[in-house]
Amino acid sequence: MARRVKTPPQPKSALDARKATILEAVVVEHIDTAQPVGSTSVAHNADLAVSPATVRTEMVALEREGYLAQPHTSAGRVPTDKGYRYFVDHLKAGELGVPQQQQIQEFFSHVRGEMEDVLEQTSTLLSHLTNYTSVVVGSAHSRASILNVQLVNLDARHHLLVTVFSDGTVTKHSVLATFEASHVEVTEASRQLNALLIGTTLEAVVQVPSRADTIAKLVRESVSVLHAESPTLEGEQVYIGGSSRVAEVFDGVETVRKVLAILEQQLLVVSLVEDILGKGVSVAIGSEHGFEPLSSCAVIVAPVSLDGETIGAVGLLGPTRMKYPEVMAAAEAVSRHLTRHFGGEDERG
Amino acid sequence: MARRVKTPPQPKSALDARKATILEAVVVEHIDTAQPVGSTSVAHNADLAVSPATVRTEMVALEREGYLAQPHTSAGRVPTDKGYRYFVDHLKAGELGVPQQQQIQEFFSHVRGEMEDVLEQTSTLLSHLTNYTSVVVGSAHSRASILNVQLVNLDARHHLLVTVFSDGTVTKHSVLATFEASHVEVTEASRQLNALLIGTTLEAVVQVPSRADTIAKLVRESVSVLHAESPTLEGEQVYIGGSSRVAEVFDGVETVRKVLAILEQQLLVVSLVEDILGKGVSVAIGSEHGFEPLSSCAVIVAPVSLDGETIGAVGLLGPTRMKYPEVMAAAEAVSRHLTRHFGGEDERG
DNA sequence: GTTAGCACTCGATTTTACCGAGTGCTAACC
DNA sequence: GGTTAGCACTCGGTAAAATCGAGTGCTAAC
Repeated sequence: MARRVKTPPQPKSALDARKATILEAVVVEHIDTAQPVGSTSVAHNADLAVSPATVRTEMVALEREGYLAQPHTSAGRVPTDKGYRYFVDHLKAGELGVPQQQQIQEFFSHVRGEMEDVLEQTSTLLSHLTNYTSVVVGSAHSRASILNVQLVNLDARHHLLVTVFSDGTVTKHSVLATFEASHVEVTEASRQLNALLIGTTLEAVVQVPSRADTIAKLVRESVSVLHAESPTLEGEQVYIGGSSRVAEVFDGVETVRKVLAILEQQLLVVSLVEDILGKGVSVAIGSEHGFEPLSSCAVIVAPVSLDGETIGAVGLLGPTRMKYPEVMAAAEAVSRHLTRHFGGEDERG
Repeated sequence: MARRVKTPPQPKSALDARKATILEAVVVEHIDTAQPVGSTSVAHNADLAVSPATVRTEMVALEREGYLAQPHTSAGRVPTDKGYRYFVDHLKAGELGVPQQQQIQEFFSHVRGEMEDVLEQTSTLLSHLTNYTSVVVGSAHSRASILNVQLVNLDARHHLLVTVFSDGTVTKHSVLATFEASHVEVTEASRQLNALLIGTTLEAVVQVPSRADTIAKLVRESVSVLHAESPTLEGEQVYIGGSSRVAEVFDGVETVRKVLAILEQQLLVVSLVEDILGKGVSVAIGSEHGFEPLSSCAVIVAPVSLDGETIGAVGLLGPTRMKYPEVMAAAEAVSRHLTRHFGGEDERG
């Protein structure tokens, strides 16, 4: 008794081989069946040469250490977030099914077109591959330099500022002037804007002429509009694939609602993915990410990079009892293909 | 007995005043409570001076004529699609709550920016106003003429064709050439494209020079890329607001899943909305639209127009027992505001 | 340290009973 | 003839009771 009053400060995530095997068995079976796992089935399935009684003893230990939990007395065990974490951390690289591999191959040998379209289709691919909801994020282009600027007049006062960036993105902004401008003036302003902006980045927008003529005013107005975008996270694109999966994968209307509500808020999704990415991990389980409403979710992310810089990410969202090995493999494979795709194919050289 | 063997071919939707009142009472109460409605509550709520027994007699008639249905013997009545249809058709113009009116006012007096952004925000507004899932569709711009074309080279072989249309939309297309082109050549091609295309529409893209030099080839390539878009429905934009509402408004995981699955397919959503709009109606109830998976849904749409032409639509999707009066009023009000907004504000004059 | 044995727990499932809202019918009523 | 009170009947929903059994924790023997 006395020796149990204080939990001895044991080294974290140091489980002896047998405990690890048992934990893994519980996780695997629970992922498969969604049911609490009992000692008997663990003793049989895992190739431990021990009896259920022994397994039970170990299980109480695992429960005390926080890897397992009991829904109620006299039920089997269920992995905790910590349990899943251990499982994921000690996962030997998951292998992808052959049909999935083919699907990915097939997909990437056929996609063409704008980055936006590719990312969107990728999100569909991912959700088909895994049967979970996917999230694909394309990063903001604040680093990209400006290749071309065009000021087009819709009518005397309404103009459209179209900017082309070196990463192939295009933005447009309305420029509403308080004064009228002729076609010729707009064209000239456009020319000056190009001279002024080509080669610079959004972050370093230069100083503009302070003259008071129509053209200079147009130029100033345009630059300030461009400037206004910079601070926000605009340019981040988010593509959600298979949101209907949410309804099949989670149980409880309320959970479904909460998750959908989160997915609706693109800014939240972006910051979630970036948070996880920032921590350098590829999986966030349950409460590991700070998002309370997603506490019953696991999120798997993998970065997409170009020239060594992260330009986006792919992610998958499911219940904490998701099929980690396959899904992580899928995310990894797709992110790798995407990286290669953008690195060598039709968006820049 | 004998006289009931053949249902007498009575004129459609000709209900005497009392039947109409009863039907309306059933619909109203069922929308409110989601429960089958009994004869007693109808007799009391509706200001009929008749007894429940009489109401019952009328109800069997209404059931025989297809306006009501009984979930099972000895339960109250529930409206059928036909019942809702009658209700909606004979609805005196619904009135919008004051707070909602203010919200709409507030919204439209503050929105600024690109049409895309406005439409997206509108979808959020609509779903907040009504507590249902909203759909906002912006039409393709095949009619709009080209204001400006810009061919920008990303590198020797990859170019980006950016097109600005008179309705303020901007499209971009990758142009991947099989040959290399210098900066100067691209600029010249850009100039020629402008000369060629400004003022035309996508539908009527002109004939191009057949010379074999680099510039001509670039021009041809660009025009063909533009041409390729025309047939598809590209340019249609769809914004879905409040998809999480689906989980609260429908019961049954399977229904929720189906509805979400539909909403994922933007093309489907567009054609659904256009179908309904095409029929000239504003509400499609249950099986009235051809979409089997949405047979438990009602869709309310209202067109958004500019210069007398329909340029988009707003829609709301809920269960057949949705709050038609309020929601129809909301859709109508928002579509009216949107029409006004685009007609007079900052997108063209 | 391991294991067989065993009493015990407690959610899930089934059974039964019951309630009552609501119906359809009929006979009286205006 | 339409309307209504009266009444027997239906049947889903809810609650209470009974049962089942997977799984546990503990103990004593190995």
